[in-house]
Amino acid sequence: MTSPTQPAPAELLTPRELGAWRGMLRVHATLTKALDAELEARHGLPLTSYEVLLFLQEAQEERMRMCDLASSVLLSRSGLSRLVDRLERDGLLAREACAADARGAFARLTPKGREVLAEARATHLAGIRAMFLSQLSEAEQELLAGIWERLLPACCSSKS
Amino acid sequence: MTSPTQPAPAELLTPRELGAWRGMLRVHATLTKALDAELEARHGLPLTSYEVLLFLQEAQEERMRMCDLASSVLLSRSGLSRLVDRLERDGLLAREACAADARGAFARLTPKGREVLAEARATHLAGIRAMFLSQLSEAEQELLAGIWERLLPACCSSKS
DNA sequence: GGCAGATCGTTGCGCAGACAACTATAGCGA
DNA sequence: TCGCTATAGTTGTCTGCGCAACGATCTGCC
Repeated sequence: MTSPTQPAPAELLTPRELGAWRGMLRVHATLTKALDAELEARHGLPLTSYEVLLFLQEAQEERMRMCDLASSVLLSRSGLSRLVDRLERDGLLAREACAADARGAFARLTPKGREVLAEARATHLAGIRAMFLSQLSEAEQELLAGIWERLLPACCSSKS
Repeated sequence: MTSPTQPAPAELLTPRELGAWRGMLRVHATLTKALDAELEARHGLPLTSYEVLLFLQEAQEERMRMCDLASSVLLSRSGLSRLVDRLERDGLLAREACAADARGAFARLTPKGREVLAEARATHLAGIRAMFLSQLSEAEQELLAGIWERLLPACCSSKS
């Protein structure tokens, strides 16, 4: 565990490195799959839809520009466009014209959307606590949050 | 930071919890997207294909049962079946009958697959180091690995 | 031996998402 | 004012994946 910090022959990962990396992949995959299934089963709401509604609720006037929404939920504009189609069809949100920019459009939470979100949120939060947060001490949570914050710039700026 | 450990009104996440959770989502998404793009651009090899080849190389005789392979790379059997179709078409692996179980099939790495994997591996490892491992101290890596190991059972067993 | 149920791999089908192309509009410089 | 370029949102098209169904085979029990 205290072998000199050679980053290995660049050819291989040490078990420690491997654990840190692959572990995240596995945990993320398993966790999101479980949470998505739970949300879908109990509220008929896929995880991505849930996240859209959540961002809307947190936004001013419960509405956001399509564009911003897309980057918030990490979807392409086309992907978001169709997702919003579905949510609008289900009455969970509504499109609104944008006065300040005639090209643009808002997505705004409807009362029904707010309601569905509130129910789903309880389920989802409980899931996150049960499967994730409850396993971590406060210090660990703090540490994780710090790590993520440090990592984000690193992986975005990597032009290579 | 040292407020009593009330898990919040179960209604909301504290900023610390939120950072630990959403941070992982964002980092994972950004990172895998970047790594996948890099792999695809330089070697024409999507990330999932890379992982299949990697598991094969690490396996005995460089071959694995379809079934085990599927669960290793976290894909459904049908998904893996088609992925293997593509890789076989590209000559990176070959299907082999299984003597011990006539239902089964092996996927085995071909020389070309080994070769492509070796090149891709260098790229991929460099990427992981640049965007992930290099930002973490050894202690942090150790800690992360520990956390993931603790989390996995928790999220699999959550029957709810 | 022979049957019942489980398991392996493949296939038909449908869905969600990405990319590229398109339209409409904004913003800016000459 | 007139372009020229950038941006917002939508749509056509393609790809990758999951679910369910299927045939083939294995396993266990009678």
